[in-house]
Amino acid sequence: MTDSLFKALADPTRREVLKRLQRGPATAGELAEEFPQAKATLSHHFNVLKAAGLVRAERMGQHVVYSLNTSVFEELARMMAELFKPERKAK
Amino acid sequence: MTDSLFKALADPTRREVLKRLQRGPATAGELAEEFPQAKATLSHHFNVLKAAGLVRAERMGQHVVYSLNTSVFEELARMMAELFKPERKAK
DNA sequence: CTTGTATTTAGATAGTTATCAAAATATCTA
DNA sequence: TAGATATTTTGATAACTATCTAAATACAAG
Repeated sequence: MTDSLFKALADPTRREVLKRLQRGPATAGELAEEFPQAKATLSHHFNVLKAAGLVRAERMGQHVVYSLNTSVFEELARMMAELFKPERKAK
Repeated sequence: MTDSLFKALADPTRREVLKRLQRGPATAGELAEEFPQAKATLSHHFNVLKAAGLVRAERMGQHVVYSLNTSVFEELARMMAELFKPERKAK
C-alpha cells in the first residue's frame, strides 16, 4: 500500500491529474482532453491512481467520473511523517 | 526537482535508507551492510537520493559519510501540501 | 610507490513502466 | 436491435530502473 502510493505519485502526469481533480470531479474523457497522451494512456494512469486509493471512479451512464479520494491524504500525511520525522531511536 | 524528489521516494530501499539515516549519519559501507543488495547497487541508490537533495555525502578519508539533508524536508512538505490542498497560488 | 580498504563507475541484463493503435466492452438513444 | 459515444483492455514497443559482477578510482599507511 505504501509502495503503490509512492509509485503513483512518482509520475508527473499522474500528479497533474491529481491537481486537476482538486478543482472538482471530471469524466475520463474530459480529463483526457486536457492531456496530450492518448485516452488509453490516461486510462492506465487512472487505474494506477485508483489502485493507490488516491482517486475514486463512479460510472454515470456512458461516463466514468473520477474524483479525489481525500480520505487517503491523511494516511499519506501519516506516512510522510513517519518517513521524515520520527526520532524515536536515540541519535 | 519535484520529479527527482518523488522518483527518489518511489523505491522502498531508498525509503529504508532514509529511515536508517534518521538515526544518524553512516558511511556507505555501514549502510551497505544493513541491506541485502550489493554495494554497487546501494551506491546507485545513494546517488539518486543525493541528486534529489534528500541526503548529503561528505568524504572522510577513505569513507564517505551520508546524512539526511533535513532542509529539503520542508520543501517536500510544501510540495505535498500544494499537491493535496485546495487550489491556491504558490506561497 | 605498493598494498589494502572503501567507494564508485562501467557494462550487462531482467523486470517494469509509459506509451500508442486497435480491438473490446459498456451505455445511451432511436 | 442497431448505431453512436465513452471508456477500458489488449498487444506491442521503447525507455527506464534495479540489480549484479568486474573494473576503476580514492585514500591511508607502510
